[in-house]
Amino acid sequence: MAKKPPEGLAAFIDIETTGLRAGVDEIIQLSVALFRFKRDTGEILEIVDSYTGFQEPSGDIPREATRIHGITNEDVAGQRFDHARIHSIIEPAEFLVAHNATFDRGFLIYDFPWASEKKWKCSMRHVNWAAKGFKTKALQKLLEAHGIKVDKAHRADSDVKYAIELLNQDAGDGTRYFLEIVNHRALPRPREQEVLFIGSKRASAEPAASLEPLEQPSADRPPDTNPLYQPRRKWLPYAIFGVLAAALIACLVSFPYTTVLLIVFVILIARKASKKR
DNA sequence: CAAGTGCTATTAACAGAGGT
DNA sequence: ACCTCTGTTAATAGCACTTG
Repeated sequence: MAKKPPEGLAAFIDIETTGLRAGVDEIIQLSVALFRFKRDTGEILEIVDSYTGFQEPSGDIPREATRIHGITNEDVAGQRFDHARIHSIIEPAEFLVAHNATFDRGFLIYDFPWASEKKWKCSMRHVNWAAKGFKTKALQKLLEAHGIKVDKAHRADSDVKYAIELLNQDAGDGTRYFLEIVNHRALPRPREQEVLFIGSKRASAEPAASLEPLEQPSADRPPDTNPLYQPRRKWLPYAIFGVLAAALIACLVSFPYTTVLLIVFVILIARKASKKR
């Protein structure tokens, strides 16, 4: 296998949204920074390019969300993301990093095809903060613990800038925190059915970009990280199912018409309930 | 050889934390 | 508010070993 060059490119990304539900709530601010790093120490050498933009959502920004990030309807009025510009920054990156990356990726998948195609790493999970003596993994708390002064907390541009500064701190052994992220396996790809399901919740959502096949299971990877892993079956669910099946058969034999009517009734109720959601 | 015991690995269920 | 992941704890399975 060809050896990787001593320096690499990665992008840190952060978004602010109207809520927590990907596919339902919308992104209103996006900030991304492409940076160069040293592969042996994780040192971040320079920001190569960056972008920050707002986008007006289809409805009003909930007060709860504004309370968190301070972004108002006036801030985003008439604004749209520059997709071409964002793509030009993301494109050269080997992988994307975000704090709680599954959250950001979950939103981005709907509006940006590259989000499901790129490798994602997480600055919250892919650095063992607990082992380094940090009780909490919250970005603002980590910044505070490292003496990094933040002017605008919970704003995408500010979070990106200071998160990069945090990851570039000495981990105590001559390397930077970012090295742990570089060496960590990327997040598993989102399951196709998962993406389609979430997408169905937002009528305006574009279909998600084409996904590569899911990773194949491998014996040398831990089961909890294997996307196709199936937990071992237990006898109890089978026993319960067996008892219920036996009861159903007994009812069908003893009171066939009543039982069939009951089953039809249950199916109709279940269909009605599922349509309401 | 069968049954009992103890250790280890795996699994399920739950609580808590993190993102806006 | 919602979703996902992680850590903890308890339950379970599988294996090796001991005992009668």
